[in-house]
Amino acid sequence: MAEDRRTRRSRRALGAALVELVLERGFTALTVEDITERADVARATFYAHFRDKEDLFARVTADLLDELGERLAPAVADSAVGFTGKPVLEMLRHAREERDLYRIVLRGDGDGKPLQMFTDACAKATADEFRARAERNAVQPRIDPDLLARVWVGEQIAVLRWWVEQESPSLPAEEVVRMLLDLALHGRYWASGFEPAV
Amino acid sequence: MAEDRRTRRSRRALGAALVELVLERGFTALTVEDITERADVARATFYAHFRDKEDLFARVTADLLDELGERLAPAVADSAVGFTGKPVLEMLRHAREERDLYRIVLRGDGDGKPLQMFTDACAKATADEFRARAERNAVQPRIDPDLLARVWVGEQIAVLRWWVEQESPSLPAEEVVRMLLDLALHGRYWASGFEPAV
DNA sequence: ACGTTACTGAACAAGCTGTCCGCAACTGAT
DNA sequence: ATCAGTTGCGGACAGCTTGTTCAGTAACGT
Repeated sequence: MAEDRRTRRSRRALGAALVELVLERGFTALTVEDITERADVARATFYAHFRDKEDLFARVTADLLDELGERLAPAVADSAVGFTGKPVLEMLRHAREERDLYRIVLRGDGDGKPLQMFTDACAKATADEFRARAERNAVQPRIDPDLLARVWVGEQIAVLRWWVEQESPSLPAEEVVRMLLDLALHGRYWASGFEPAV
Repeated sequence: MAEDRRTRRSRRALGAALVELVLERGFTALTVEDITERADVARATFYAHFRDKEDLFARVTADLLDELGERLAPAVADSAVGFTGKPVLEMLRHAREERDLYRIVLRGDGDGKPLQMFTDACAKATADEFRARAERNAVQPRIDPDLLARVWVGEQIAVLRWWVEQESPSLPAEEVVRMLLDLALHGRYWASGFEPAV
């Protein structure tokens, strides 16, 4: 007895309506009735599935993270050796497909809680990977893995946000990855075009 | 005829109450009455000064940014030559003094709008500075200054957030700056403890 | 001391929330 | 095709929050 078709329909419609409306008006400005109206669903039905709009947003975000996690797994395995940029590239592709949802999450709608879910998930996964590699290669990281992960993830998310907010023909994902890799490899001086003069 | 003392008192009290309460319960959960009650001010008075709680939050944030801008100006002038880390250090000090406010802004409360104000202000200032230096030194940046600024600011803000959320005796500001500078200088491979193996 | 300005406390309509209900429509399994 | 069980519907409910108004009072700056 798989999930009832009506249940799926309602949930999907409500999630999609939320994303559309948050993009248009922002999370705070939304009413539960706005959402149900757009989704073409009765208001009582909303409460049969979700506690409130925060709950809905949280679940939509959690689903997105699950999907991202599944897509990232093989890429991470592939690049276990060094920084190949494969996971980042995969994330950018995912973001392109789910652009609207990425936008509203990265904008920090919903008091930043979905964004926090996103950031924390990425930071945790990254830190774990850093630690695993350090152990595997028997090297001592020069900077605390957790801090390093935060930095790396903060950087990626900043770029990701910039990228999904760009209008139309933005930089191709491959190009963005190349830039991030250059930064990771050479540091900021290289990027800015002149050598250290401290 | 400077600003009326009563006006200043009310505004300050409301701002302080907002920060306290957002830290305790989160922005969405707050009522205007909660704020006025904590500030010991009549509800009608609130509306005499601010349109709604978003407005209050925005002004508090704008004031913070003004203050930060003033404190950063000399540090930026000092480090016009290379990456000295002085501006970052000054920002960390500011964050230590206004820790609660920094926390709630960086958490993305208020649908991330205050955070966006913060990020955009930093990114703009940074990008301008990058461009000015590139021109002064007559070099061609290898990466678009706007993108580079986003990356740099995204990184700083991620660290800043991590720092202000730390419990009690966290890393001293000087230490954090050193790490950030190392990253900016050497790139991520150096930090992770092994050399490129791509 | 005085004219001006801000704060107060109360009241208001309007809107939103979350929950309930009986009834209708749909679903999956037999 | 049938049927028991589930889900959706629409309306109604009290309770709360919002934003505005207003007359009276207190504090302000000069």
